[in-house]
Amino acid sequence: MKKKVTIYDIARELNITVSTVSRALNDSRSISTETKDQVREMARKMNYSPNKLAASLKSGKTFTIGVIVPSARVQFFAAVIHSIELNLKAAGYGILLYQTNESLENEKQGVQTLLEAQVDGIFASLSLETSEDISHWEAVIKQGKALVLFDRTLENFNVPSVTLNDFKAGYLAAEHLLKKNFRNITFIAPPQKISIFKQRVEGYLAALRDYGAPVHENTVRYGTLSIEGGKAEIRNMMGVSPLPDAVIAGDDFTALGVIRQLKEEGLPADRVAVMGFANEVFSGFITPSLTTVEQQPHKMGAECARIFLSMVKKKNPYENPEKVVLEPILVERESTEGEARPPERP
Amino acid sequence: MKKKVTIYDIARELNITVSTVSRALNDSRSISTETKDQVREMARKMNYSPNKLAASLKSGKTFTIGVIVPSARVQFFAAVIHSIELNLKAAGYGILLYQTNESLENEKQGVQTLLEAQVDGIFASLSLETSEDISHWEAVIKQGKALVLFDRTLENFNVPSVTLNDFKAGYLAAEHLLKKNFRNITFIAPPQKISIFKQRVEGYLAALRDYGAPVHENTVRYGTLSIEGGKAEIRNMMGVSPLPDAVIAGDDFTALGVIRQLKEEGLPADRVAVMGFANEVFSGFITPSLTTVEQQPHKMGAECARIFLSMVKKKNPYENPEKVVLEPILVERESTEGEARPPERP
DNA sequence: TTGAAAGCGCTACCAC
DNA sequence: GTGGTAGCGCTTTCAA
Repeated sequence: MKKKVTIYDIARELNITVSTVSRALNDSRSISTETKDQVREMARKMNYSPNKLAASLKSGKTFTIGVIVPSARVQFFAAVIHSIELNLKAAGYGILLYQTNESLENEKQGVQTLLEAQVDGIFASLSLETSEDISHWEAVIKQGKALVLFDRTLENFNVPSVTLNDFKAGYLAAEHLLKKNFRNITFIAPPQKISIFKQRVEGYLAALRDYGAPVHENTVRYGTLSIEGGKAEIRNMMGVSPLPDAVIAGDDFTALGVIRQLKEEGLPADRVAVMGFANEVFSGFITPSLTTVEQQPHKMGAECARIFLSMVKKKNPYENPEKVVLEPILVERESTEGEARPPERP
Repeated sequence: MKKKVTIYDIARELNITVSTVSRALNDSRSISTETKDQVREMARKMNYSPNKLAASLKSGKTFTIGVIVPSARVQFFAAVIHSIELNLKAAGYGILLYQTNESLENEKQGVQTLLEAQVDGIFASLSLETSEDISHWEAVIKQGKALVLFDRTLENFNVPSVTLNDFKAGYLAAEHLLKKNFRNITFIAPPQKISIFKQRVEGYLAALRDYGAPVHENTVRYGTLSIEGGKAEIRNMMGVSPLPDAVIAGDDFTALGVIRQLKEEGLPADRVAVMGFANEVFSGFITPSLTTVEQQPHKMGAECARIFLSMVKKKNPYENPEKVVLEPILVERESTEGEARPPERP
């Protein structure tokens, strides 16, 4: 393990100064072509590798951005991360990853860690616990760092963001079922009041109203979003209330749980129409294949990158925060193909 | 956007020197408790946030490690990344992510970028293109950085690594089928000669030999690992050769493609037994559910972290490179439940 | 227990 | 077009 070679070594070897070497390496216009060539050649020969840390310390730019997500192994976030890395790499930026595991405490810790690492900006999707307490996010802005929120944001927090049109997503889902004459439609949402689900529920309720479908207190059920959570909801429903004609689950995993539990309860496959959100990889391959709403993670990552890149150019990046809203896309599959049952007459 | 507060500001405010502040903040034993308290209190009050860049430049340690993977949106890698981040965060390290998209060129670029960022170590899973040319990896070692390879490694490259027992994985898969009296078993592997598939194929062939099953030139077929690749292989087989009793696909996606194409060809679901590798999320939920081999991504990430942490303590980290080999786990499901057809008599 | 001062490797400003 | 040099914010000897 030999000592690292620096621009001083190159300068000494070539009998010029570090300023010249630095400028040559950065392709400054004020350096002659011959000097540049000499320096580059010597750098190659000496196996020089720049220390970006030193450059960053001096220049104040690290060319890394922090990405905060609840979990990198969730398909959707993995896809967004993939897209962010791809798009930002092209612009010379690196990605520092931080997972919150849905905890506000971790989220705060993440912001602090990334800030100390002097990242040029932070892209984040909020934890389920995040709501009132956003002091850590305000700190990011106060430090003059670029902040871009994606997918899970806060309603009254006026920062650049890329989200899905969640109201429309909920509306789209409900409307799809209503058009097929399903009337009793239950929505399974998580108890946490984060923006995206509030809006999906609202969109769903709006559709029910528009189509004159019944809304009662059990129309929206609050449960855990997971396979187990979906199963549990069906078990609960079997006990007390009459089964709905259709179920909209908060995500594809929950929808899968619903389908499986219905099967276990011995009900015919098309007794209850089921749909989810996210268009997970498995959703097209299960039986019945799952109708769902595509959330465009790839586009979301690309838009985050684009917004960030435009922010760094502005003098006042938060002046008119750009808020991109992506359109949800309905993906129709077998799980909602069944016939709606004729409405019950009293 | 106010000027950042540094230890100089704290020192001035408290009428002490930066050395004292630095030591107090780092909880040095040579500082009195009162001074520490004073400094910490003042730091809090002034909203001080340390600049890790400066500390790293001086100390030579960044407490970040680079993670290089083919793609972060592949389930398996996403799960490993998740695990690495979790385990390393606990030890105070951050994760710098780099995707190669299976390109050797990108992989080299990634190593260079991470090295320039002065990461303390690199965890990597090699691209499909990587084989002879490993100069970039040797550079990592020469720089005295910790290198840990996982999942996809090179046979004759003697560095710390965490892999699956791929020979056994292949053997396990074949044996599972052989025990059920399947005899004509085809293996679909990628054309690239990367270690993990070579060894899986060898394990598979060893099992065929051990059980006296036939091995001919079409026993191993080389194709693309993807849903489309799996479909294509089946189409090709339909044309020329008699269909095998069972197919072992290189991964779950390919296995899924095989299953779907068999269905499209109008064959009964249990005409050909199918299995894959990776235990993707969807594999348990498709019809028929897919028999596969679990690769333990979570454990793999944890082991990478553990090895790295032990390496940084050693004076000569590469002396006796630790090579962890994880055991593959057979996950039996419906896709291999069919009856083996009686052997054909000539 | 604290202070003074020398850098870590690079950039950028000011001279010439 | 090139040189000299002062830091960026922190750690870390060496002295006191």
